[in-house]
Amino acid sequence: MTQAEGGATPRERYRAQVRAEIKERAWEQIATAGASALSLNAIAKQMGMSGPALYRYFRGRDELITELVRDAYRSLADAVGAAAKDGAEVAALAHALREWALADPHRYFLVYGTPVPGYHAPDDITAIASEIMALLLDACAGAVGPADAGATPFGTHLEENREWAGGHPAPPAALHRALAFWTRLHGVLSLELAGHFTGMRFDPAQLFAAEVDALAGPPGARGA
Amino acid sequence: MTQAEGGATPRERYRAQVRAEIKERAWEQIATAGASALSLNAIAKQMGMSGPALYRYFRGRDELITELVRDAYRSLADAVGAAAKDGAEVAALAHALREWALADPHRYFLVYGTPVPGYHAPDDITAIASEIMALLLDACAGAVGPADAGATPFGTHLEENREWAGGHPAPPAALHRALAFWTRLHGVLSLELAGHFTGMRFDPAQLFAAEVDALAGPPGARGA
DNA sequence: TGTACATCAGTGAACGCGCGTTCACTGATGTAC
DNA sequence: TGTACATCAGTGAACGCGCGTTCACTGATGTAC
Repeated sequence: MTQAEGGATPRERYRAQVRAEIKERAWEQIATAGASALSLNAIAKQMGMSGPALYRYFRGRDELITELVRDAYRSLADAVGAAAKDGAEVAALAHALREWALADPHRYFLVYGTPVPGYHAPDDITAIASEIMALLLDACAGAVGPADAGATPFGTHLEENREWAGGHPAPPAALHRALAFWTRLHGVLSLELAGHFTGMRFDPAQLFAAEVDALAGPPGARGA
Repeated sequence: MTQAEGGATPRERYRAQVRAEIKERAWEQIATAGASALSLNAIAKQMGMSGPALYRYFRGRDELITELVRDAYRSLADAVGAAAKDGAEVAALAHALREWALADPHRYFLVYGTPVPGYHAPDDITAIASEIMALLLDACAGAVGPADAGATPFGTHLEENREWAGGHPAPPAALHRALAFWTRLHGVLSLELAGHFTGMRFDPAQLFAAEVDALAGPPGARGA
Protein backbone atom coordinates (compact mmCIF):
# COMPACT_ATOMS: atom_id res chain seq x y z
CA MET A 1 0.00 0.00 0.00
CA THR A 2 2.89 2.40 0.69
CA GLN A 3 4.68 1.22 -2.47
CA ALA A 4 3.33 1.34 -5.99
CA GLU A 5 1.51 -1.85 -6.98
CA GLY A 6 1.87 -3.12 -10.52
CA GLY A 7 2.15 -0.35 -13.06
CA ALA A 8 -1.21 1.08 -12.12
CA THR A 9 -1.78 4.77 -11.66
CA PRO A 10 -2.96 5.97 -8.26
CA ARG A 11 -6.44 6.51 -9.64
CA GLU A 12 -6.57 3.00 -10.99
CA ARG A 13 -5.41 1.62 -7.69
CA TYR A 14 -8.00 3.66 -5.86
CA ARG A 15 -10.74 2.48 -8.18
CA ALA A 16 -9.74 -1.13 -7.68
CA GLN A 17 -9.68 -0.62 -3.95
CA VAL A 18 -13.16 0.87 -3.79
CA ARG A 19 -14.55 -1.78 -6.11
CA ALA A 20 -13.08 -4.40 -3.82
CA GLU A 21 -14.61 -2.80 -0.77
CA ILE A 22 -18.01 -2.62 -2.43
CA LYS A 23 -17.82 -6.32 -3.14
CA GLU A 24 -16.74 -7.04 0.39
CA ARG A 25 -19.71 -5.19 1.81
CA ALA A 26 -21.93 -6.96 -0.67
CA TRP A 27 -20.73 -10.32 0.61
CA GLU A 28 -21.35 -9.26 4.17
CA GLN A 29 -24.86 -8.26 3.22
CA ILE A 30 -25.50 -11.52 1.40
CA ALA A 31 -24.20 -13.41 4.40
CA THR A 32 -26.69 -11.77 6.74
CA ALA A 33 -29.78 -11.37 4.60
CA GLY A 34 -29.34 -13.55 1.53
CA ALA A 35 -28.58 -12.67 -2.04
CA SER A 36 -32.05 -11.40 -2.86
CA ALA A 37 -31.75 -8.67 -0.24
CA LEU A 38 -28.60 -7.19 -1.70
CA SER A 39 -29.06 -3.42 -1.93
CA LEU A 40 -26.80 -0.86 -3.52
CA ASN A 41 -28.08 1.91 -1.29
CA ALA A 42 -27.42 -0.12 1.82
CA ILE A 43 -23.87 -0.83 0.70
CA ALA A 44 -23.26 2.84 -0.01
CA LYS A 45 -24.60 3.86 3.37
CA GLN A 46 -22.36 1.32 5.06
CA MET A 47 -19.37 2.79 3.26
CA GLY A 48 -20.30 6.32 4.19
CA MET A 49 -21.13 7.29 0.64
CA SER A 50 -24.31 8.33 -1.10
CA GLY A 51 -26.14 5.75 -3.19
CA PRO A 52 -25.47 7.09 -6.68
CA ALA A 53 -21.73 7.04 -6.04
CA LEU A 54 -21.67 3.30 -6.61
CA TYR A 55 -22.66 3.84 -10.23
CA ARG A 56 -19.11 5.01 -10.84
CA TYR A 57 -18.01 1.46 -10.10
CA PHE A 58 -20.81 -0.75 -11.32
CA ARG A 59 -23.32 -0.28 -14.07
CA GLY A 60 -26.03 -1.31 -11.63
CA ARG A 61 -27.19 -4.00 -9.30
CA ASP A 62 -27.13 -6.76 -11.90
CA GLU A 63 -23.54 -6.13 -12.84
CA LEU A 64 -22.51 -6.28 -9.20
CA ILE A 65 -24.27 -9.61 -8.67
CA THR A 66 -22.78 -11.03 -11.84
CA GLU A 67 -19.36 -10.02 -10.65
CA LEU A 68 -19.95 -11.71 -7.30
CA VAL A 69 -21.06 -14.90 -9.00
CA ARG A 70 -18.04 -14.79 -11.24
CA ASP A 71 -15.68 -14.29 -8.33
CA ALA A 72 -17.31 -17.15 -6.47
CA TYR A 73 -16.86 -19.52 -9.38
CA ARG A 74 -13.30 -18.34 -9.89
CA SER A 75 -12.53 -18.88 -6.25
CA LEU A 76 -13.95 -22.39 -6.31
CA ALA A 77 -12.07 -23.27 -9.47
CA ASP A 78 -8.84 -22.04 -7.87
CA ALA A 79 -9.45 -24.00 -4.68
CA VAL A 80 -10.17 -27.20 -6.57
CA GLY A 81 -7.30 -26.52 -8.94
CA ALA A 82 -4.87 -26.14 -6.06
CA ALA A 83 -6.05 -29.41 -4.56
CA ALA A 84 -5.67 -31.12 -7.93
CA LYS A 85 -2.12 -29.93 -8.36
CA ASP A 86 -0.55 -32.04 -5.65
CA GLY A 87 -1.85 -35.49 -6.56
CA ALA A 88 -5.28 -35.42 -8.13
CA GLU A 89 -6.88 -37.74 -5.60
CA VAL A 90 -10.65 -37.61 -5.72
CA ALA A 91 -10.73 -37.36 -1.95
CA ALA A 92 -8.46 -34.31 -2.06
CA LEU A 93 -10.81 -32.51 -4.41
CA ALA A 94 -13.74 -33.41 -2.18
CA HIS A 95 -11.93 -32.02 0.82
CA ALA A 96 -11.16 -28.80 -1.01
CA LEU A 97 -14.78 -28.46 -2.03
CA ARG A 98 -16.02 -28.91 1.52
CA GLU A 99 -13.52 -26.44 2.89
CA TRP A 100 -14.55 -23.91 0.31
CA ALA A 101 -18.23 -24.40 1.02
CA LEU A 102 -17.89 -24.14 4.80
CA ALA A 103 -15.70 -21.06 4.52
CA ASP A 104 -18.68 -19.10 3.21
CA PRO A 105 -22.01 -20.87 2.94
CA HIS A 106 -23.76 -18.01 1.20
CA ARG A 107 -21.12 -17.94 -1.48
CA TYR A 108 -21.80 -21.62 -1.99
CA PHE A 109 -25.51 -20.96 -2.33
CA LEU A 110 -24.94 -18.12 -4.73
CA VAL A 111 -23.32 -20.67 -7.01
CA TYR A 112 -25.33 -23.80 -6.37
CA GLY A 113 -28.44 -22.60 -4.55
CA THR A 114 -31.95 -21.80 -5.67
CA PRO A 115 -31.63 -20.01 -8.99
CA VAL A 116 -32.19 -16.26 -9.00
CA PRO A 117 -35.46 -15.82 -10.99
CA GLY A 118 -34.51 -13.65 -13.93
CA TYR A 119 -30.79 -14.27 -13.90
CA HIS A 120 -28.82 -16.00 -16.65
CA ALA A 121 -25.07 -16.48 -16.29
CA PRO A 122 -22.85 -15.03 -19.05
CA ASP A 123 -20.60 -17.31 -21.06
CA ASP A 124 -17.37 -16.65 -19.24
CA ILE A 125 -18.95 -17.95 -16.04
CA THR A 126 -20.14 -21.19 -17.56
CA ALA A 127 -16.59 -21.52 -18.91
CA ILE A 128 -15.29 -21.53 -15.34
CA ALA A 129 -17.86 -24.18 -14.48
CA SER A 130 -16.50 -26.33 -17.30
CA GLU A 131 -13.01 -25.75 -15.99
CA ILE A 132 -14.05 -27.18 -12.64
CA MET A 133 -15.68 -30.13 -14.35
CA ALA A 134 -12.49 -30.80 -16.27
CA LEU A 135 -10.48 -30.98 -13.05
CA LEU A 136 -13.02 -33.39 -11.69
CA LEU A 137 -12.87 -35.56 -14.78
CA ASP A 138 -9.06 -35.68 -14.57
CA ALA A 139 -9.24 -36.95 -11.04
CA CYS A 140 -11.96 -39.47 -11.83
CA ALA A 141 -10.20 -40.74 -14.94
CA GLY A 142 -7.06 -41.26 -12.89
CA ALA A 143 -8.94 -43.22 -10.24
CA VAL A 144 -10.59 -45.53 -12.70
CA GLY A 145 -8.54 -48.61 -13.52
CA PRO A 146 -9.04 -50.92 -16.51
CA ALA A 147 -10.87 -53.26 -14.12
CA ASP A 148 -13.78 -50.83 -14.24
CA ALA A 149 -14.58 -51.79 -17.79
CA GLY A 150 -17.98 -53.30 -16.93
CA ALA A 151 -20.46 -50.89 -18.49
CA THR A 152 -23.52 -49.87 -16.51
CA PRO A 153 -26.70 -48.79 -18.36
CA PHE A 154 -26.08 -45.22 -17.36
CA GLY A 155 -22.44 -45.54 -18.39
CA THR A 156 -23.43 -46.36 -21.96
CA HIS A 157 -25.94 -43.53 -21.92
CA LEU A 158 -23.15 -41.17 -20.93
CA GLU A 159 -20.90 -42.59 -23.61
CA GLU A 160 -23.53 -41.58 -26.16
CA ASN A 161 -23.97 -38.11 -24.67
CA ARG A 162 -20.56 -36.93 -23.66
CA GLU A 163 -20.46 -33.51 -25.29
CA TRP A 164 -20.72 -31.92 -21.85
CA ALA A 165 -17.33 -33.37 -20.98
CA GLY A 166 -15.85 -30.97 -23.53
CA GLY A 167 -13.80 -33.55 -25.39
CA HIS A 168 -12.24 -34.93 -22.25
CA PRO A 169 -11.01 -38.47 -22.97
CA ALA A 170 -12.37 -40.00 -19.78
CA PRO A 171 -13.93 -43.48 -19.94
CA PRO A 172 -17.68 -43.75 -19.23
CA ALA A 173 -17.07 -44.99 -15.71
CA ALA A 174 -15.12 -41.81 -15.00
CA LEU A 175 -17.88 -39.66 -16.45
CA HIS A 176 -20.35 -41.40 -14.20
CA ARG A 177 -18.07 -41.05 -11.20
CA ALA A 178 -17.59 -37.33 -11.81
CA LEU A 179 -21.33 -36.72 -11.96
CA ALA A 180 -21.88 -38.75 -8.81
CA PHE A 181 -19.11 -36.82 -7.10
CA TRP A 182 -20.83 -33.59 -7.96
CA THR A 183 -24.39 -34.51 -7.08
CA ARG A 184 -23.67 -36.53 -3.95
CA LEU A 185 -21.33 -34.06 -2.35
CA HIS A 186 -23.63 -31.21 -3.27
CA GLY A 187 -26.46 -33.14 -1.66
CA VAL A 188 -24.68 -33.45 1.66
CA LEU A 189 -23.23 -29.96 1.63
CA SER A 190 -26.37 -28.10 0.64
CA LEU A 191 -28.54 -29.85 3.20
CA GLU A 192 -25.90 -29.27 5.85
CA LEU A 193 -25.41 -25.61 5.03
CA ALA A 194 -29.15 -25.01 4.77
CA GLY A 195 -29.45 -26.28 8.32
CA HIS A 196 -31.47 -29.39 7.56
CA PHE A 197 -29.26 -31.49 9.80
CA THR A 198 -29.52 -29.24 12.83
CA GLY A 199 -31.27 -31.08 15.57
CA MET A 200 -30.04 -34.41 14.27
CA ARG A 201 -27.04 -35.20 16.38
CA PHE A 202 -24.73 -36.93 13.92
CA ASP A 203 -21.66 -35.26 12.50
CA PRO A 204 -22.16 -34.02 8.93
CA ALA A 205 -18.42 -34.25 8.32
CA GLN A 206 -18.58 -37.99 8.84
CA LEU A 207 -21.49 -38.35 6.45
CA PHE A 208 -19.53 -36.37 3.92
CA ALA A 209 -16.49 -38.58 4.48
CA ALA A 210 -18.61 -41.68 4.05
CA GLU A 211 -19.86 -40.40 0.72
CA VAL A 212 -16.31 -39.67 -0.38
CA ASP A 213 -15.32 -43.20 0.58
CA ALA A 214 -18.21 -44.60 -1.43
CA LEU A 215 -17.07 -42.56 -4.43
CA ALA A 216 -13.58 -44.05 -4.12
CA GLY A 217 -15.28 -47.39 -4.80
CA PRO A 218 -17.35 -48.09 -7.90
CA PRO A 219 -19.93 -45.29 -8.43
CA GLY A 220 -22.57 -47.55 -9.92
CA ALA A 221 -22.09 -50.31 -7.37
CA ARG A 222 -24.93 -52.76 -7.15
CA GLY A 223 -25.55 -55.30 -4.44
CA ALA A 224 -23.84 -58.74 -4.67
CA MET B 1 -70.08 -26.55 -4.64
CA THR B 2 -73.87 -26.60 -5.19
CA GLN B 3 -74.29 -28.86 -2.17
CA ALA B 4 -73.20 -28.10 1.36
CA GLU B 5 -69.69 -29.40 2.08
CA GLY B 6 -69.04 -30.87 5.50
CA GLY B 7 -71.06 -29.16 8.18
CA ALA B 8 -69.55 -25.78 7.37
CA THR B 9 -71.61 -22.62 7.20
CA PRO B 10 -71.63 -20.68 3.93
CA ARG B 11 -69.37 -18.09 5.44
CA GLU B 12 -66.87 -20.70 6.53
CA ARG B 13 -66.93 -22.25 3.09
CA TYR B 14 -66.38 -18.86 1.52
CA ARG B 15 -63.49 -18.12 3.84
CA ALA B 16 -61.82 -21.43 3.03
CA GLN B 17 -62.32 -20.78 -0.66
CA VAL B 18 -60.71 -17.36 -0.57
CA ARG B 19 -57.85 -18.59 1.58
CA ALA B 20 -57.26 -21.34 -0.95
CA GLU B 21 -57.25 -18.88 -3.82
CA ILE B 22 -54.80 -16.63 -2.04
CA LYS B 23 -52.46 -19.56 -1.62
CA GLU B 24 -52.88 -20.55 -5.24
CA ARG B 25 -51.94 -17.07 -6.41
CA ALA B 26 -49.05 -17.13 -3.99
CA TRP B 27 -47.75 -20.32 -5.56
CA GLU B 28 -48.08 -18.83 -9.02
CA GLN B 29 -46.10 -15.85 -7.89
CA ILE B 30 -43.41 -17.99 -6.30
CA ALA B 31 -43.20 -20.01 -9.49
CA THR B 32 -42.49 -16.96 -11.62
CA ALA B 33 -40.42 -14.77 -9.34
CA GLY B 34 -39.18 -16.93 -6.47
CA ALA B 35 -40.24 -17.07 -2.87
CA SER B 36 -38.44 -13.90 -1.83
CA ALA B 37 -40.57 -11.86 -4.25
CA LEU B 38 -43.87 -12.97 -2.77
CA SER B 39 -46.00 -9.86 -2.22
CA LEU B 40 -49.37 -9.56 -0.51
CA ASN B 41 -50.31 -6.49 -2.49
CA ALA B 42 -49.54 -8.18 -5.77
CA ILE B 43 -51.69 -11.17 -4.82
CA ALA B 44 -54.55 -8.89 -3.84
CA LYS B 45 -54.34 -6.97 -7.08
CA GLN B 46 -54.36 -10.20 -9.03
CA MET B 47 -57.53 -11.24 -7.23
CA GLY B 48 -59.17 -7.90 -7.85
CA MET B 49 -59.13 -6.92 -4.21
CA SER B 50 -57.39 -4.19 -2.29
CA GLY B 51 -54.25 -5.04 -0.36
CA PRO B 52 -55.54 -4.79 3.20
CA ALA B 53 -58.33 -7.27 2.44
CA LEU B 54 -55.87 -10.13 2.71
CA TYR B 55 -55.39 -9.37 6.37
CA ARG B 56 -58.82 -10.89 6.94
CA TYR B 57 -57.29 -14.21 5.92
CA PHE B 58 -53.70 -14.10 7.04
CA ARG B 59 -52.05 -12.31 9.91
CA GLY B 60 -49.42 -11.08 7.48
CA ARG B 61 -46.84 -12.13 4.98
CA ASP B 62 -44.97 -14.40 7.37
CA GLU B 63 -48.04 -16.42 8.24
CA LEU B 64 -48.81 -16.92 4.57
CA ILE B 65 -45.31 -18.16 3.84
CA THR B 66 -45.37 -20.46 6.84
CA GLU B 67 -48.65 -21.90 5.63
CA LEU B 68 -47.18 -22.50 2.18
CA VAL B 69 -44.19 -24.25 3.65
CA ARG B 70 -46.45 -26.36 5.82
CA ASP B 71 -48.62 -27.34 2.86
CA ALA B 72 -45.56 -28.23 0.85
CA TYR B 73 -44.23 -30.52 3.56
CA ARG B 74 -47.66 -32.04 4.07
CA SER B 75 -48.00 -32.69 0.37
CA LEU B 76 -44.59 -34.34 0.20
CA ALA B 77 -45.33 -36.50 3.22
CA ASP B 78 -48.59 -37.60 1.62
CA ALA B 79 -46.93 -38.40 -1.68
CA VAL B 80 -44.21 -40.45 -0.03
CA GLY B 81 -46.74 -42.04 2.31
CA ALA B 82 -48.89 -43.15 -0.60
CA ALA B 83 -45.88 -44.69 -2.31
CA ALA B 84 -44.93 -46.46 0.91
CA LYS B 85 -48.38 -47.98 1.31
CA ASP B 86 -48.19 -50.36 -1.59
CA GLY B 87 -44.91 -52.14 -0.94
CA ALA B 88 -42.36 -49.95 0.77
CA GLU B 89 -39.68 -50.38 -1.87
CA VAL B 90 -36.94 -47.81 -1.64
CA ALA B 91 -37.16 -47.29 -5.37
CA ALA B 92 -40.88 -46.53 -5.11
CA LEU B 93 -40.24 -43.80 -2.56
CA ALA B 94 -37.53 -42.37 -4.75
CA HIS B 95 -39.87 -42.29 -7.70
CA ALA B 96 -42.56 -40.56 -5.65
CA LEU B 97 -40.04 -37.97 -4.50
CA ARG B 98 -38.92 -37.23 -8.02
CA GLU B 99 -42.48 -36.94 -9.31
CA TRP B 100 -43.32 -34.57 -6.50
CA ALA B 101 -40.26 -32.44 -7.13
CA LEU B 102 -40.80 -32.17 -10.88
CA ALA B 103 -44.48 -31.35 -10.44
CA ASP B 104 -43.54 -28.01 -8.91
CA PRO B 105 -39.85 -27.14 -8.67
CA HIS B 106 -40.40 -23.99 -6.67
CA ARG B 107 -42.34 -25.91 -4.07
CA TYR B 108 -39.36 -28.23 -3.80
CA PHE B 109 -37.02 -25.30 -3.31
CA LEU B 110 -39.27 -23.77 -0.72
CA VAL B 111 -38.71 -26.90 1.33
CA TYR B 112 -35.13 -27.83 0.50
CA GLY B 113 -33.66 -24.76 -1.13
CA THR B 114 -31.56 -21.91 0.16
CA PRO B 115 -32.88 -21.04 3.60
CA VAL B 116 -34.98 -17.89 3.90
CA PRO B 117 -32.78 -15.54 5.98
CA GLY B 118 -34.85 -14.80 9.08
CA TYR B 119 -37.21 -17.72 8.87
CA HIS B 120 -37.44 -20.51 11.45
CA ALA B 121 -39.92 -23.34 10.95
CA PRO B 122 -42.46 -23.96 13.73
CA ASP B 123 -42.58 -27.31 15.50
CA ASP B 124 -45.48 -28.81 13.61
CA ILE B 125 -43.54 -28.47 10.38
CA THR B 126 -40.46 -30.21 11.70
CA ALA B 127 -42.84 -32.92 12.89
CA ILE B 128 -43.91 -33.51 9.30
CA ALA B 129 -40.25 -33.71 8.34
CA SER B 130 -39.76 -36.43 10.93
CA GLU B 131 -42.78 -38.23 9.55
CA ILE B 132 -41.15 -38.34 6.14
CA MET B 133 -37.91 -39.56 7.67
CA ALA B 134 -39.81 -42.36 9.44
CA LEU B 135 -41.28 -43.56 6.16
CA LEU B 136 -37.82 -43.56 4.68
CA LEU B 137 -36.40 -45.51 7.61
CA ASP B 138 -39.15 -48.10 7.27
CA ALA B 139 -38.27 -48.67 3.66
CA CYS B 140 -34.55 -48.79 4.34
CA ALA B 141 -34.93 -51.14 7.28
CA GLY B 142 -36.97 -53.47 5.10
CA ALA B 143 -34.35 -53.47 2.38
CA VAL B 144 -31.50 -54.31 4.73
CA GLY B 145 -31.00 -57.99 5.28
CA PRO B 146 -29.02 -59.59 8.12
CA ALA B 147 -26.17 -59.96 5.62
CA ASP B 148 -25.55 -56.23 5.99
CA ALA B 149 -24.21 -56.68 9.48
CA GLY B 150 -20.68 -55.48 8.62
CA ALA B 151 -20.40 -52.14 10.39
CA THR B 152 -18.87 -49.19 8.58
CA PRO B 153 -17.15 -46.42 10.57
CA PHE B 154 -20.01 -44.10 9.82
CA GLY B 155 -22.49 -46.83 10.73
CA THR B 156 -21.11 -47.07 14.24
CA HIS B 157 -21.12 -43.29 14.49
CA LEU B 158 -24.80 -43.31 13.60
CA GLU B 159 -25.45 -46.07 16.11
CA GLU B 160 -24.09 -43.77 18.79
CA ASN B 161 -26.11 -40.80 17.56
CA ARG B 162 -29.47 -42.10 16.56
CA GLU B 163 -31.77 -39.75 18.45
CA TRP B 164 -32.74 -38.11 15.15
CA ALA B 165 -34.34 -41.39 14.08
CA GLY B 166 -36.96 -40.80 16.75
CA GLY B 167 -36.74 -44.19 18.38
CA HIS B 168 -37.04 -46.02 15.08
CA PRO B 169 -35.60 -49.52 15.50
CA ALA B 170 -33.65 -49.51 12.23
CA PRO B 171 -30.18 -51.09 12.19
CA PRO B 172 -27.22 -48.75 11.57
CA ALA B 173 -26.95 -49.81 7.95
CA ALA B 174 -30.54 -48.68 7.41
CA LEU B 175 -29.88 -45.35 9.10
CA HIS B 176 -26.94 -44.85 6.80
CA ARG B 177 -28.97 -45.85 3.78
CA ALA B 178 -31.77 -43.46 4.67
CA LEU B 179 -29.39 -40.54 4.96
CA ALA B 180 -27.71 -41.43 1.69
CA PHE B 181 -31.13 -41.70 0.05
CA TRP B 182 -31.96 -38.23 1.20
CA THR B 183 -28.71 -36.48 0.36
CA ARG B 184 -28.00 -38.23 -2.94
CA LEU B 185 -31.43 -37.81 -4.42
CA HIS B 186 -31.58 -34.23 -3.21
CA GLY B 187 -28.22 -33.68 -4.87
CA VAL B 188 -29.46 -34.83 -8.26
CA LEU B 189 -32.86 -33.19 -8.00
CA SER B 190 -31.71 -29.81 -6.78
CA LEU B 191 -29.01 -29.48 -9.41
CA GLU B 192 -31.44 -30.60 -12.08
CA LEU B 193 -34.21 -28.26 -10.99
CA ALA B 194 -31.83 -25.36 -10.58
CA GLY B 195 -30.86 -25.83 -14.20
CA HIS B 196 -27.26 -26.85 -13.64
CA PHE B 197 -27.58 -29.71 -16.09
CA THR B 198 -28.97 -27.65 -18.94
CA GLY B 199 -26.50 -27.64 -21.77
CA MET B 200 -25.17 -31.02 -20.76
CA ARG B 201 -26.96 -33.43 -23.01
CA PHE B 202 -27.44 -36.44 -20.75
CA ASP B 203 -30.82 -37.35 -19.30
CA PRO B 204 -31.17 -36.38 -15.63
CA ALA B 205 -33.79 -39.08 -15.14
CA GLN B 206 -31.19 -41.70 -15.94
CA LEU B 207 -28.72 -40.22 -13.51
CA PHE B 208 -31.43 -40.25 -10.88
CA ALA B 209 -32.24 -43.87 -11.70
CA ALA B 210 -28.58 -44.80 -11.45
CA GLU B 211 -28.42 -43.28 -7.99
CA VAL B 212 -31.50 -45.17 -6.94
CA ASP B 213 -29.91 -48.38 -8.21
CA ALA B 214 -26.78 -47.65 -6.23
CA LEU B 215 -28.88 -47.13 -3.11
CA ALA B 216 -30.49 -50.53 -3.63
CA GLY B 217 -26.98 -51.91 -3.17
CA PRO B 218 -24.86 -51.27 -0.06
CA PRO B 219 -24.80 -47.53 0.74
CA GLY B 220 -21.28 -47.53 2.16
CA ALA B 221 -19.84 -49.76 -0.55
CA ARG B 222 -16.05 -49.61 -0.84
CA GLY B 223 -13.98 -50.90 -3.68
CA ALA B 224 -12.84 -54.57 -3.26
C1' DT C 1 -92.54 -13.38 8.50
C1' DG C 2 -90.58 -9.27 9.80
C1' DT C 3 -87.63 -6.44 12.41
C1' DA C 4 -83.28 -5.24 15.28
C1' DC C 5 -78.94 -6.35 15.85
C1' DA C 6 -74.28 -8.45 15.40
C1' DT C 7 -70.86 -10.20 12.50
C1' DC C 8 -67.65 -9.79 9.12
C1' DA C 9 -65.70 -8.97 4.14
C1' DG C 10 -63.77 -5.48 1.81
C1' DT C 11 -62.46 -0.40 0.79
C1' DG C 12 -59.65 3.76 0.56
C1' DA C 13 -56.61 6.72 2.64
C1' DA C 14 -52.59 7.04 5.00
C1' DC C 15 -47.82 6.04 7.17
C1' DG C 16 -43.12 5.23 6.70
C1' DC C 17 -39.97 2.91 4.36
C1' DG C 18 -36.44 1.41 0.98
C1' DC C 19 -35.44 0.42 -3.54
C1' DG C 20 -32.80 1.32 -8.34
C1' DT C 21 -31.67 4.82 -11.15
C1' DT C 22 -31.07 9.72 -13.63
C1' DC C 23 -29.34 14.15 -13.58
C1' DA C 24 -26.98 18.49 -13.02
C1' DC C 25 -23.56 19.91 -10.33
C1' DT C 26 -19.15 20.68 -7.03
C1' DG C 27 -14.56 19.92 -5.93
C1' DA C 28 -10.55 17.44 -5.95
C1' DT C 29 -6.94 15.05 -8.60
C1' DG C 30 -4.18 14.40 -12.38
C1' DT C 31 -2.06 15.98 -17.05
C1' DA C 32 0.06 19.00 -20.68
C1' DC C 33 2.46 22.77 -21.93
C1' DT D 1 7.70 25.66 -11.65
C1' DG D 2 3.50 27.51 -12.63
C1' DT D 3 -0.68 27.85 -15.10
C1' DA D 4 -4.82 26.10 -17.96
C1' DC D 5 -7.35 22.40 -18.77
C1' DA D 6 -9.44 17.74 -18.62
C1' DT D 7 -10.74 13.95 -15.98
C1' DC D 8 -13.29 11.86 -12.67
C1' DA D 9 -15.14 10.78 -7.69
C1' DG D 10 -18.84 11.90 -5.14
C1' DT D 11 -23.14 14.74 -3.74
C1' DG D 12 -27.98 15.96 -3.22
C1' DA D 13 -32.30 16.31 -5.13
C1' DA D 14 -35.61 14.09 -7.57
C1' DC D 15 -38.56 10.38 -9.96
C1' DG D 16 -41.53 6.63 -9.70
C1' DC D 17 -42.27 2.61 -7.66
C1' DG D 18 -43.80 -1.12 -4.53
C1' DC D 19 -43.73 -2.90 -0.12
C1' DG D 20 -46.18 -4.37 4.63
C1' DT D 21 -49.27 -2.77 7.66
C1' DT D 22 -52.90 0.27 10.51
C1' DC D 23 -57.14 2.42 10.75
C1' DA D 24 -61.78 4.13 10.49
C1' DC D 25 -65.35 3.17 7.81
C1' DT D 26 -69.29 1.11 4.45
C1' DG D 27 -72.27 -2.40 3.12
C1' DA D 28 -73.62 -6.87 2.82
C1' DT D 29 -74.66 -11.25 5.14
C1' DG D 30 -76.23 -13.87 8.75
C1' DT D 31 -78.69 -14.49 13.45
C1' DA D 32 -82.16 -13.96 17.25
C1' DC D 33 -86.43 -12.85 18.72
